[in-house]
Amino acid sequence: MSNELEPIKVAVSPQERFGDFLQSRGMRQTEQRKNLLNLVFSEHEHFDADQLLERLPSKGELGYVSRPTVYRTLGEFVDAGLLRKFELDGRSVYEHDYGYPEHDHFYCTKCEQLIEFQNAQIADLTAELARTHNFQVRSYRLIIRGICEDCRRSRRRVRRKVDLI
Amino acid sequence: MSNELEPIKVAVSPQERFGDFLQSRGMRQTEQRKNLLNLVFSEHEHFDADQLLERLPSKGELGYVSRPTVYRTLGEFVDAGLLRKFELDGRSVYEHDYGYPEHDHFYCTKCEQLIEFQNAQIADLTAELARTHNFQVRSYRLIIRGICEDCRRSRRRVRRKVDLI
DNA sequence: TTGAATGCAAAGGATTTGCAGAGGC
DNA sequence: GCCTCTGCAAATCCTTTGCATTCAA
Repeated sequence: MSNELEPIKVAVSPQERFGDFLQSRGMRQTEQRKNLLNLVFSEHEHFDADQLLERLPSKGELGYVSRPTVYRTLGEFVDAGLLRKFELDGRSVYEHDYGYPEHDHFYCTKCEQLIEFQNAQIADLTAELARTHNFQVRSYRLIIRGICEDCRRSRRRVRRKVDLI
Repeated sequence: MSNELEPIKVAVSPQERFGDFLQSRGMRQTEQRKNLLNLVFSEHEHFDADQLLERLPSKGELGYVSRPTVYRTLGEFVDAGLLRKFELDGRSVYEHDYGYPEHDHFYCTKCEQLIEFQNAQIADLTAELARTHNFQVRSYRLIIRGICEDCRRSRRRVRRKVDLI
């Protein structure tokens, strides 16, 4: 996918930040955690637990991480503020949070792609609404569902062909 | 919950509308469908399949509807445009769509209540964003997570008590 | 009468958990 | 060495499905 936004410049790497997180909680720096963190931050992409597992070495191979550990560790990344989690069509989807600007998504129900966009008004509006309703915001999530530009185009092409018969 | 918005006046009842839907698809008007529709529209509330099942008579009793039928029928209500479905904490939540105005939600992660609010700017902004990105919108969903007014208050009270010790 | 709908039991998919052994610190 | 972490297997939760029976039209 080529809809990456401009990353935020951060002084501390995700690795370092996660190290601090582990230390502060008396947790250990294991091979599995290192492997997963590197993999997750090697590429900017939305993914679910299965997709991450597919990118990992298979059982028996060097660098393998089991499914339960993947789930456990993703939760830790969220707690550490590195990833953000949300739900889409019944499964959990993760995305970069640390070092990445606030943004929202279009979700194309045809190609099932998430398309990121930035718009300051949404955050402003959310903050204003929260103030009005005395609600203390932790986070918000706007997802716009429909058909993306590419899919609209290809659908139109198909129709034309049919029309010509 | 007492955060109901003003219903939209509709000429046709949900029952009638669903009847038309069934007819147009060659589907049948069964006791189960009638029971569920009446139950669902007897009260304005967000609910999941389990909560609906709890409000139904138990097995053996008059008016009982089995779990698979509840799931199947909720899907039909969504297809008929009577309900809207979304995901929250990994389960499917339903709300009135027919006869109810467009709105968004605060979700209090403490009391797990959904609080509705109306704001025209969100729809406008969504439409504008879609236009800019050549995206064809089918629906959108904004959920603002955090702590609601009541929970903030009670939390404060608890703190005060503790402070007095 | 006849095809659609239901209930049952069972399957399915995603995620979590208990626990014994492995391994950071 | 102690205590956390991992992988395994199994459990759990929510939802869907196959199929024989029931029932609306």
